[in-house]
Amino acid sequence: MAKAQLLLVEDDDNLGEILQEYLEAKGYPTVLQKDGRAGWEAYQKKHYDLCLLDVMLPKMDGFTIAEKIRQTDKETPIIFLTAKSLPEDTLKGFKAGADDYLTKPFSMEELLVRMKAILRRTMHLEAPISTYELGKLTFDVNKQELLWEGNTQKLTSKEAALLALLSEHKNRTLNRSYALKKIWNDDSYFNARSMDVYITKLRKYLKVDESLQILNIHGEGFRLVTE
Amino acid sequence: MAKAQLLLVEDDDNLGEILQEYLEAKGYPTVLQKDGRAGWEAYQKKHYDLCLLDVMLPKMDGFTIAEKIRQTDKETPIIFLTAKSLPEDTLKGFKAGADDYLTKPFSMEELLVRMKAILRRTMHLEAPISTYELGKLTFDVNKQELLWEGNTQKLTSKEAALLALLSEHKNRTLNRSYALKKIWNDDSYFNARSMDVYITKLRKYLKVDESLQILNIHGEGFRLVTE
DNA sequence: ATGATTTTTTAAGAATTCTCAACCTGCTTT
DNA sequence: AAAGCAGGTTGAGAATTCTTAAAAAATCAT
Repeated sequence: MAKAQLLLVEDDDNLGEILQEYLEAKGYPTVLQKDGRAGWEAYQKKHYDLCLLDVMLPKMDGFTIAEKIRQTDKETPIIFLTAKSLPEDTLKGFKAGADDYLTKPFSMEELLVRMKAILRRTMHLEAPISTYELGKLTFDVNKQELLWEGNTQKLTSKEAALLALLSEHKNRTLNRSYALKKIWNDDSYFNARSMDVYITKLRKYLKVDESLQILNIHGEGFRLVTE
Repeated sequence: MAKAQLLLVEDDDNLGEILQEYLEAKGYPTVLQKDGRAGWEAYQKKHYDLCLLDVMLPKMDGFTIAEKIRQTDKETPIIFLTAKSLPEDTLKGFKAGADDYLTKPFSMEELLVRMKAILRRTMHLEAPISTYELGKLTFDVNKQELLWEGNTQKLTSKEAALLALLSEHKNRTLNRSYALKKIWNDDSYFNARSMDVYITKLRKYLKVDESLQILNIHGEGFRLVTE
């Protein structure tokens, strides 16, 4: 299992670099940004499995970053790192969509332990779901196949990856940018066109079962609707 | 969405009951057990969405309960409540498979907020399937469709989002600013005009059933009135 | 009543999405 | 080496959805 990719936003050079080194040493590739705006831009560029945000940052504070992230992405876990320890702040942080909150000074080990607690669930380290039941179709993620009534339709890897994401978010909205970053590693215009093409292809496959449809949620993403 | 069922194991009568009351008041049905063994037995009897475990308990401590739970169940989130604040203990707790850790005394609100942070991920995964009965119309929020007498009218995402909000507040007033912030993320003049346009569109759809109307409450918002 | 404000409606403009088809690229077969 | 193939990307016009504009109607406050 590939280790989680981390985004660390911390303006204190010293702490930032020590943390980055430590986390990399523990096997987590870590991107370090030193102000809020840079952090937000980095988040938009590619997929991260966990964001570590300092609260007090130049240009844009950590709460604001978290709020912006949560507008489109309810998934990616966020941990705040902060010098403040006032309870109102803790609450504000959680309301902004944080998953945990560490007060400086904290031990590296404690950070790691908390990260693991969160990643355990989000990364699905346990048995990853390998088949989805979609109406009368069965989607075997590993074999990249759709099965129904004795028929088989092989999918290409991109088709399968996209359908897997859609299935994982079945009856909820799969955010466009999230999917692009996760499958294409990069949210860009052409990748978005490419994704549209794959949506069309998947819609054709799913026509076998009338009850299935992939809805577009304008400006947001797609939703695989089952009965 | 149905609220999470909680298991609370706490031997301090006073705290335990206050907590239970508070959590129930917040809409979480909570089972309270006063010693470790009783807690473990309660856990085995039925499904809980979240366990709150005191660490120091008669008969069986909280860590032990967590370990026993985790032997078969890696999913159900566990939060420890404890008077101890020693870091080794924190670590031991997390290693036993906890998802979070609160040190007494903690504010109720803080507990709630942390619970939500955890439940948001574990619970929201279920399909938020919902349909509303509006007169002779059925509104399928997920599929963004209006159904009546065998007919279907597909809605666009904005139409559906707005009608969903109206339906949720059926026969009550949907505050304009609230709706704007919820759907358009921002209460501004142009968004308000946009919303008006959608109200017009929805009124046209609802004409199918004479008994339905969207009233404007001047200066406040709109109200979807059914019989 | 009168003027100011808010709401309603239609229409045009902007942006996003859909779909088909052409085009790469790397691999396999002839 | 050439041809064929499969997976994936790019391009572009059509269709759909959303926003902006603007004029008319309704409501409110004085």
